[in-house]
Amino acid sequence: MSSIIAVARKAGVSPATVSRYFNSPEIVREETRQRIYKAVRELGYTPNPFAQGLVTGKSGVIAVVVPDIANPGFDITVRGCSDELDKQGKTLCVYNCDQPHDENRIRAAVERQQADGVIVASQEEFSRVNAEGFYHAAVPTVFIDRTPVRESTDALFVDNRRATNLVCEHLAALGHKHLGTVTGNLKTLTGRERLQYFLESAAAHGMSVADAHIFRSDFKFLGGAEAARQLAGMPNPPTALFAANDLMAIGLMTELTRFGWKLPEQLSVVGCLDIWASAITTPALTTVRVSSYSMGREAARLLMERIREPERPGVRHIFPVELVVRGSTGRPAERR
Amino acid sequence: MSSIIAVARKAGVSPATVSRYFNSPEIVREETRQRIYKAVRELGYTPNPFAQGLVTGKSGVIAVVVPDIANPGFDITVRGCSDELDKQGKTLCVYNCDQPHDENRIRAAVERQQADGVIVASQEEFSRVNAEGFYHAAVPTVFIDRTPVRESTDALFVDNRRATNLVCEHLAALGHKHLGTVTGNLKTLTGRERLQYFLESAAAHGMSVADAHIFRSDFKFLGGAEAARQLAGMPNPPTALFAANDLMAIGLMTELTRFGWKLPEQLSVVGCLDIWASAITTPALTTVRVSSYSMGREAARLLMERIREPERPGVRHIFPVELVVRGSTGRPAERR
DNA sequence: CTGAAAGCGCTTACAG
DNA sequence: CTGAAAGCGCTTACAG
Repeated sequence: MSSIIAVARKAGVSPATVSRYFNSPEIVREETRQRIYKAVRELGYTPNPFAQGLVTGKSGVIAVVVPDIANPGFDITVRGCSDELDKQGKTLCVYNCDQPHDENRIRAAVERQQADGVIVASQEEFSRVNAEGFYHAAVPTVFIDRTPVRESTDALFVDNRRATNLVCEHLAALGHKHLGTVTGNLKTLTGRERLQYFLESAAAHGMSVADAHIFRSDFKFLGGAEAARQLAGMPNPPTALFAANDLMAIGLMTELTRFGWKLPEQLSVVGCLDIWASAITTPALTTVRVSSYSMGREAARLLMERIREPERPGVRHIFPVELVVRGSTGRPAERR
Repeated sequence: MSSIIAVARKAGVSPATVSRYFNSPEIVREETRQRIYKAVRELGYTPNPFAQGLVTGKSGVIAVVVPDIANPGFDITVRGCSDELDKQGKTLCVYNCDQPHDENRIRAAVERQQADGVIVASQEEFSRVNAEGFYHAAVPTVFIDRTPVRESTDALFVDNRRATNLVCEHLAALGHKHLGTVTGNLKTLTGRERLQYFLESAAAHGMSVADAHIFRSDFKFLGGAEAARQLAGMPNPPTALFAANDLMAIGLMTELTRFGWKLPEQLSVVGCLDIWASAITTPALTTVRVSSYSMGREAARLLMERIREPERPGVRHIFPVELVVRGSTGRPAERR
């Protein structure tokens, strides 16, 4: 590992000039540039990031906090962040935040590592209390489908209102009257919005949702399966059900099928996200497509922008969604 | 951000002692420790990682290189790495390496970021040429199911020999005689081993694999679907097929079903990995379970060990596999 | 058990 | 357009 001094010596210039060669090449004379270029090549010199960080305060790394990188949906979002960050020459660090005390650990880690910014798509309590109270104060932050407190925080949202509207419109058109829902983790904005807006949309379309048919869950496969078990024991189940994400919808369908239910004859199921597996279930899952990848990319882009321009006003983007009709929804069976 | 000097002043000691307080507390007197502790608390002091890195040369970050973090299987492995690294207070940076020139970009990035070590599960050409030629020389490296060149490199392997044996044993027991296979990317060790060992195992169990029934693919869903299309046009298809991973097996089954094939009556399908989606296909996929999560964890553990003890001999672990029989395999139909 | 001093490898005003 | 100098915030022999 040769230092900037070695390069300077070899090129016959001062270390300051070599530094300028890297950071603002345009201000060094062409001929000098050539000499430095050669010296750099011959020595295989790379600037030491620690030394750079020490004086500039920039690390070139961006932290991404998600509940679980292995959760279908987040994997795609993280890939989106990664691709954009790569393009900009930044490094991505991933933090999984799905255990009770993760938030403090992660907060400390991000602080310790001196990330230049952070993209937060984790549980709500974390996002609010810590992410804004701490992160935003310390480093630029972008939220993905989480509620920002401050005006100045950038945030990306899924159009959950439209999502539930599309779902209810579709179900109403099929002739459903009585719906149910499997909720996500209600500590997240995503979970809360999809429940609330679903209830509103259902009502707006003249359909009812009995309290007993609201299954509080957690966005996970097993949560969907659990809801199925409860549903299976009910005397008067709804004819259609909206799950706040595909994983739960699939868990639900799988378990119901195990109980011998015929889908969609006995129950229409709609999910949300459109993960790859939703296309291959039997029946294939009707769902609302969310641009997970684009949101990850955009989050990274916005973050880099804010780092460059810390004082610009907070931006809010609402990402469009689209209904994908497949085999898991159909007309309700005649009530006996 | 207060510095170590501020803490030293407040505690009435020298900066050196504060440094010792953090790095080898046992050598500072109890009473001094108390004073420093208080000063640290009151100032909310955290050591500056850049300064630390500059003198120690350690960054506390570990790079993980995978083809695609959003690829089912790798997501779990990365989560395993992440959990272990978290436990050890290290930070994980993810690099996706599935584009032609990614390797150089990543190599440069890892170098630039001064990772303390790297876990490599990427394409073979990268692993060999770069990962060992470069990484291992520069930083401690652990391979996951990739061929190491040097004796001293640590590497984790899937027991692909046993995997294919379990598959062939199962198919032979069902009465199959003519098999086919959808291969993974043959530039990877995983791809090559699963093909070669499968051919050997099939022969050992008295089954044949016609050349025309070896579909060269790429570990992706669409690759499996493409193989299905070819298969569908064949006058004399095999009665059972082994796909080098579940994603291809699922792509294959999905497409075949679209062509109206009855599975497993017309074709038995076996995959490899046991991703979550394999349990919910119709029919559910018979597959070989691989401990993706454990391998990630173990890779991280080994890496940290090697960082502590750079000279210890290279270790090789072969991870066990297990056959999971589900509905996608059955007895072959009678040939007409 | 503790301190003074040197040094890690850069960047950045300040001069010229 | 370039250089000399100070400084970023730590750690680590070396003394004591």
